[in-house]
Amino acid sequence: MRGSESTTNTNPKRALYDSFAAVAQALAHGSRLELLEHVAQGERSVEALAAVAGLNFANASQHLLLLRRAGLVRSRRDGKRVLYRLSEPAVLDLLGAVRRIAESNVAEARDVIAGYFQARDSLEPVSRHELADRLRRKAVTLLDVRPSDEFALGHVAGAINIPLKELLRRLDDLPRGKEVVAYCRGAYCVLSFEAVALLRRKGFRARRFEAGYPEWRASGLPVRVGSP
Amino acid sequence: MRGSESTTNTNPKRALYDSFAAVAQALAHGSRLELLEHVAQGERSVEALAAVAGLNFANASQHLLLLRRAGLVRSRRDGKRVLYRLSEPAVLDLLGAVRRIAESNVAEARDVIAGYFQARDSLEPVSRHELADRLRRKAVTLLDVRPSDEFALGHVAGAINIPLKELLRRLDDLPRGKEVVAYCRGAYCVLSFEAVALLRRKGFRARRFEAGYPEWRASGLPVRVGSP
DNA sequence: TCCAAATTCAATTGATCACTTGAATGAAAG
DNA sequence: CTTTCATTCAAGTGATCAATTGAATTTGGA
Repeated sequence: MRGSESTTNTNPKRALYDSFAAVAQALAHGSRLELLEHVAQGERSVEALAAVAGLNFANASQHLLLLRRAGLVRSRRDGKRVLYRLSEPAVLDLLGAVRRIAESNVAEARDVIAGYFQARDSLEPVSRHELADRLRRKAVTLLDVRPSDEFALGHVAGAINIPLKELLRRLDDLPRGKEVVAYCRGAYCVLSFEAVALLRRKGFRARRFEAGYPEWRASGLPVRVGSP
Repeated sequence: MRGSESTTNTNPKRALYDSFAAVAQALAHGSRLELLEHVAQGERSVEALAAVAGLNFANASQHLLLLRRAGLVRSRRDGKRVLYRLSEPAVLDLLGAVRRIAESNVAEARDVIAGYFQARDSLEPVSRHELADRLRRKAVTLLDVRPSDEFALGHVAGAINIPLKELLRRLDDLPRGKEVVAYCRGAYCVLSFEAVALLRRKGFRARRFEAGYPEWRASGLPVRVGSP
């Protein structure tokens, strides 16, 4: 009788635990975690989120409603559309905490990281602090490899946008001298891993940023909105 | 087909999300969160954990196995018994992140906090930093109101142990001059709330510590093991 | 007012989870 | 070596969740 006690139980400790469990339950599905990562990039409609997460429309709507009931996202109506956004930046801390536990303790996660991600980038990623410092000194080319619409929703101040799909034919847009730091949606967003692997094959010095645009923004570091 | 894609899907992003979701799934039950809080006090047997969490034996064992598979706890055999402990202190960060999201975004959690916990202690709790500082200056009486066996498993250095059940008849053990800071298992452990309410009724100046023994220990602050 | 688009709701089916019971391990003690 | 005790495993039932489908709702425009 899962959770059925919670509504009738007057034990405050148990009631509180059940409400914490409801938050965890909302995170307990891969599709919702993927939707959350996309919601974290900026406010977008159900239709847009369904498309980027590879879900059908009604299914995405259901998942988003669950996330909203758990307090992880909020929505507002804008004309015909309903736009979803993160309820607060602390949601990124929660996602990061889940990620760190899985990285160090879940065999499946370690296998995927070793088998896919480390194969593309075995170097230490660039930390928030180091990136901010090198950006100030203009000692790095910062490359945002997300699609242009996501870049326009918000990006790290000083970044140039070359979506991964265009990277191979736009290599001339990158200065050859400086090291390139690539970032995208988060710590394990595949775009930046693929970008770094491609750039290295083409003779660039390239590394990844340890996190993504949402974490940068949540740290209070400078961002820009709009196309370049 | 919940999660069934994960095993056959070669998409690394989805596989990673599914493994993160498995961690969240392990947190998605009030009983497991309660077990985790008790495991965080120190290493204990399945039987002992079942008793303190108010679960029957087999049920507690099942929940603990789930927590272990998700990498949140580890177990070791000690003679006839199997002892469970947290896999790493970062699990406390994860629990804290869940708690903070629920506190600020889940209506049910806010209701319980306002209706039960704030009724017993409307004052700001004492922060880690402030408590460490005042302990060094001996400017506070630190009171551990957990049962004696938990105190013996580990406690904040300098604390005296009066279990909540004995507090009313052992008030004379507390010096009258200094402010009393009470703590127990964590941020919303009912013991310290009840203790503070009782002490105030009896004329003491009393506040709660913002967290509990596990968080204090995880912060690297001084602890002691054994009975006083 | 009526229609079209975006989203949510309602209902269905199959899968997974929670709790219980009884049997099966695995280590320790006689 | 058998017994005992702590724990885990296996299986069954009822509840909850995931994905899909079609209907209902809300808003903006014709």
